[in-house]
Amino acid sequence: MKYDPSAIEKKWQKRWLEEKTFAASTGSDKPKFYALVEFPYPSGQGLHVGHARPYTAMDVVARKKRMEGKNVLFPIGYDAFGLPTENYAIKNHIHPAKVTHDNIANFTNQLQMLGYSFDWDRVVNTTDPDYYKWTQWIFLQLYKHGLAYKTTMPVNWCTSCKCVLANEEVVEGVCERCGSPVIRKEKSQWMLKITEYAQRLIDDLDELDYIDRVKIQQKNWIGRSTGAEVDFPVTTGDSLTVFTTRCDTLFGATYMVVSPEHKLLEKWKDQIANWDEVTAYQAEAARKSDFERTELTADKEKTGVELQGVRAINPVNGKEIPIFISDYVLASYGTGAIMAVPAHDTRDWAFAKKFGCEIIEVVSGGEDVQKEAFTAKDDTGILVNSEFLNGLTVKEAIPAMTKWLEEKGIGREKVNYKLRDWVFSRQRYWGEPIPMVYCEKCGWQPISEDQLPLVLPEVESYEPTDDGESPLSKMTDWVTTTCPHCGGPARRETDTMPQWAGSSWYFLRYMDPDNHDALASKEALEYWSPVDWYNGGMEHTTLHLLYSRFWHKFLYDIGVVPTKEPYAKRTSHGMILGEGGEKMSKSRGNVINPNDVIAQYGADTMRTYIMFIGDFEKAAAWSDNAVKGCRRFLDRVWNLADQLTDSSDYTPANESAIHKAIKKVSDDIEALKFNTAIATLMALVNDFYANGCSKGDMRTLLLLLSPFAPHMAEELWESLGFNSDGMACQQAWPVYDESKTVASEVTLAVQVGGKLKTTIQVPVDSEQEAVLAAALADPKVAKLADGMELVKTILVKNKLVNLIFKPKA
RNA sequence: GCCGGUGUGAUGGAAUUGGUAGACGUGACGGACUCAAAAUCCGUUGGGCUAAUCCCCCGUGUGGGUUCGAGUCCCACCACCGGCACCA
Repeated sequence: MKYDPSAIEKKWQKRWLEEKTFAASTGSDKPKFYALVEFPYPSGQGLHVGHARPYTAMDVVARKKRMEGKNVLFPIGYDAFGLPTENYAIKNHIHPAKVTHDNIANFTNQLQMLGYSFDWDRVVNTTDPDYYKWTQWIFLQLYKHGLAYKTTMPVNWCTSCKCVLANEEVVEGVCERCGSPVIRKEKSQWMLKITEYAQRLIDDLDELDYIDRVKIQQKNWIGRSTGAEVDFPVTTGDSLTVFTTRCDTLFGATYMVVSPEHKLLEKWKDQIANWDEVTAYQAEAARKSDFERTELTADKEKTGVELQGVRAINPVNGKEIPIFISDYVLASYGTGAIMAVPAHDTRDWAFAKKFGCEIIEVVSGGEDVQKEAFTAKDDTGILVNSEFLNGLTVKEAIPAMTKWLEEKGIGREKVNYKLRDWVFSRQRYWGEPIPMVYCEKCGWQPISEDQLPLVLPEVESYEPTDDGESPLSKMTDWVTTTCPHCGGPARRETDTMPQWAGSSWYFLRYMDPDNHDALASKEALEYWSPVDWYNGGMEHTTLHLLYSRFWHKFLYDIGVVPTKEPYAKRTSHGMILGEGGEKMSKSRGNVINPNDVIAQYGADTMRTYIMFIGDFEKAAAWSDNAVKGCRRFLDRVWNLADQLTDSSDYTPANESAIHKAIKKVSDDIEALKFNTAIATLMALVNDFYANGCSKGDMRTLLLLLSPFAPHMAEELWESLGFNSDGMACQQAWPVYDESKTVASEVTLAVQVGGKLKTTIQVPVDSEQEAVLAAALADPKVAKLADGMELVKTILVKNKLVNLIFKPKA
């Protein structure tokens, strides 16, 4: 019979669904294993091949773990709030809930067509009020613990989405989602104090099994740096505090710079002689978009204005120095002010040259500081012109100066982070309403927990407004409410939460998706936590992954979840590119639709190919021809079933290869080396064709193949009558016998002087003497040995022997 | 600029982590089957030299080095990819 995937795939998908073959049971005695993939955003385009790669990979892992006797939780859901749906709804005048519902139906169908072993009874949907009730509940807990606050500050504003963005959502000055310019806008926003967790988010990475590039990227994003704060007296009578990592250079601080937004400026207003100039500069800085501010940062022309009539005093030498405002100093980092040491900082140097500030060398070891700043922080620099620090290296001078500052009470050690608090409001409709109410008398008040969920109301229009308010703000009867505290008139918050809210805790809901009394039961949380293996995209490293670690730590602190960290292991897959290596996009016309591949070759071919395509962690280009190769491989497996010998034992000629393949496939799946696991299976099938194949050979092959091509494996399993105790996916994973993987004889490479000359056959574990004799017996080696003296023999057991000769004296 | 990664046949990629470079797949070439094509099956396929699938030489971005032995380790460079970017 010819292999016809369209018939058999539906048959097995139906059966798995009906029998709930992959349902996880909370509390089972079997060891648990929680495998997680990032749930999709159900876009109108449907599932694309970029989803298939991580989903197939974790499906392979989940299927193998079940066969190894684990109670596996492998869930799926939908991260359905968000802008594309809202924009589609606006354009087509359909309610976003309806759009979401239809897209989810389409996604579900597509996911089932690929044969994924998800537990379909645990599907979550972030837009379901029963789900976002708990998203809102977590927000209220954050608020009650002082980690959510509303403040007015300059925020990133996407000009196209008409919505604020978190720092993490701004990439190179443009909107991460739509690519439009991001400007700075003063707005009152809900913020989450992720900075309070900065240190723990760094420290706890050490205990986690995350791939290194994820850890490094998160650490860099959090950006811890240790330095000191130093107070500079100012002629106005108050003092200006700066943060520096180079307090050793304090004697070289010849001027100061504050950011245009610095709050002391307003206070000094009356003493600043050129106030007009200052306000003009402030206005100009505020107008600049993030893109303009970040563009060409390295050699950007420095701008600024000197404050006339206000000067600072360098506390180490009493010298009076000027103060400038300049946008090269950021308001949001450190204290928003710096001491400038032009001799040893390239930015200060560039500014000093332009504005004619004094450049004083305080660390020797570089070139002429009038020509170039000397910034080395290692032992190459020796302090000069610095009184009590003279002669010390930079490394020695920093702690010495810190100690001195602390003793004098004018400075202190200080740690700073680049990480900013999380801007949590969005001026859009399709998101979770923020469950807060504003009362003129009582201020911001949380709504009572028994009022949750605060359901998103129906509105006439979902259009974002040009005044920067959420569409909800136009819903007068919804907005108007009473204060939960005093009962007086009050207004609801009309901003909604960002898309990252629902995805920050969804993995907890899978553990107990229908719970009405808690986000999940204690019992379920205890049983399933933490996620054992989470695979997802690198693009989420400093967004979703960081956010969810933060929420989880908070939930741990308030006793809701039992573990400090949500995910024990994190891996990441590379992108799937179009044929030729270009990014897949509609405009290039190189988008591969999984449905087409399934229709033409079958889901098993799609799965096998997407795993075989290349190194899982690297980007890989689609190739139609290579898909055919995988189909050919499956055809060969299928056809093998017609020519089996009857023995239930392994064919002797195949035995060693089978045991090696079991080991290789098992190890490779754990190590994300799916491509070589399939290569091993292909080679094994080639062996079976060469040596003949018994029923026993086939049985093991089908088990090893079943995670990759589960439909075919089940069909052959059944037709060959192996199914007396269940489906292939319910069998025990094959075990290999180490002793069977070694043959009695091995091929040994023979090198002379490190160069391969020939190979010889020797018994396994042969010792040097025997190997040497065999090697010298080889005519080729004998010829090379003629007239030579053997000076050294290196034997790598069962691998190679290297003979070093020198001419006989 | 800083941090991280990668560089291997025509091509996607292997290589037990210092031990026979090119597994497996694609493509190409030759053959079988066929009236023919497709499909399938068998063989060949890094380069040079050659009548030869004997020898020999070269070969993992470039140049050095360590080692009996280097794709793998060290130093310097080149190219590309990703992240961060005036973070004091």
